Amino acid sequence: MKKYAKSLEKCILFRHLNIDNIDSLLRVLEVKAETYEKDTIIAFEGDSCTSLGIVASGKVELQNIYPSGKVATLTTLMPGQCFGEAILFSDQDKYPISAVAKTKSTILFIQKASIMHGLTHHPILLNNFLGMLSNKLTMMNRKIKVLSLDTIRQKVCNYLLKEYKLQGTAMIQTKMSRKDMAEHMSIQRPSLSRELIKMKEEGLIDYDKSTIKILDVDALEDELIG
Amino acid sequence: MKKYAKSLEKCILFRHLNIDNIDSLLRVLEVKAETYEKDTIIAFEGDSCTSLGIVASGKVELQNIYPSGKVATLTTLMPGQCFGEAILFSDQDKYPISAVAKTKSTILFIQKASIMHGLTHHPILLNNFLGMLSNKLTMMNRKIKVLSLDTIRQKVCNYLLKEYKLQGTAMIQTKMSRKDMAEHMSIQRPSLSRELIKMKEEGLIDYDKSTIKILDVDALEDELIG
DNA sequence: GATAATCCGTAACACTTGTTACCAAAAACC
DNA sequence: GGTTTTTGGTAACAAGTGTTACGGATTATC
Repeated sequence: MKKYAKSLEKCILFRHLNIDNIDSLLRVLEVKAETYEKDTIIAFEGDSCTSLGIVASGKVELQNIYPSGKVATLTTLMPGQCFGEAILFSDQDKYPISAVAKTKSTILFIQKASIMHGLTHHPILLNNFLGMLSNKLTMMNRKIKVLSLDTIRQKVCNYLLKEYKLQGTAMIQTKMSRKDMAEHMSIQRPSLSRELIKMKEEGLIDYDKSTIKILDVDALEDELIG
Repeated sequence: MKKYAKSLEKCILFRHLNIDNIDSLLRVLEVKAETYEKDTIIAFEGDSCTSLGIVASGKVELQNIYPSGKVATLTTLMPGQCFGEAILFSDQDKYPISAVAKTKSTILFIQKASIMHGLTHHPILLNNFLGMLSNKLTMMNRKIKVLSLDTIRQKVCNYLLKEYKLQGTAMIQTKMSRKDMAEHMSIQRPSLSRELIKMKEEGLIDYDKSTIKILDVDALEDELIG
């Protein structure tokens, strides 16, 4: 188990715990390690989910698999990240999506009962687990907010205002290329260019290369309301 | 406190508990009740969040409030529903959105420390709280999935396939009006009509009034992949 | 330093979807 | 039962955005 403990130091579930703590916890929690070869299915959509999965090594993708065989990937999980944490205590215990090993991967499974036991007996673990769920929720909240924006103008404004608050200045340094920026907003690169030009013409912003200057913060905020 | 206990019977956080249990729990948890008049702000975006809020009576809206004064509503909370549960244990303790009383409302606040205490001492409460977070997560997961669909065709297919699995038959009975259906998919009613007609012409579905028959399940699933 | 690859702005075009309007049908109301 | 309100289908139109293509600029590669 020691070898797994090492790889779990960065896992949010075990933060504020040292290796020895983690190691002894892993014993108590009756962790079961499973290894999956590349491109094998770890959990299939609809399977009942009775344990928390933690990626100990390898790379795991969460994806929608359609009967036709086609696939749509949602996220990639790296070592330390978990899956199934949302379903464990939900009313319905089925995986809403599938988990597939993209490289040879080792997954640690902790049974729901063990988790419950661990959470009630180790306050730190409980705190960490709650933090994990909370972070995922706020992350999804943000994602929903962004996805709810329906015009390109709104997406651009949202992005600029976010960076404005983050960087604390109206002179925004874009760390990404325009291509990545567009991808990040789920829009097309030419559409982004077009919108930036329009906004420049309207006097909302000014920009040159990787610097975008917000000229009218209030106006950008107004755009987000419609 | 008894009066509040009554209204919390339906709250997920207190399920599997009878009134007396809830009542004594409320005492232990040091619940603080606050009443808000219509259109007063309960929590403002950016405020630090140190307690869980439970709507005991009234109607509360979660909304984005912009400096200009304009507002965009996200959800409406009814008695028994909670807010702030996602932020309580998150890395950042600020409300991502604002909570406003739409009618005169009573909110029960439970301090983070009290919650922690309650969760570690009452397994049922812990289970309920985790269930609450999990349900919210799966709900948001679904929402993200739906929001990620970008064509009307995809939204309709997604809806039909969901009902197909739910009702277990290709002869789907729509419980909603077309108007509600459209609203549910965040699209316009005429757009929905148009798409249904197209799909009928293409031989994917057939429909009459409140019955929609899927003629080609595989084809619908293909549409969702693009 | 030359060549290849990538990135970016720009433009024209087509398609999707929201918008608005109108009328018939159905439902709700008195 | 008659009137009003809501719902549903349909059509025409406008706006927004994806798509594609192309050339110049920038960056990477050898």
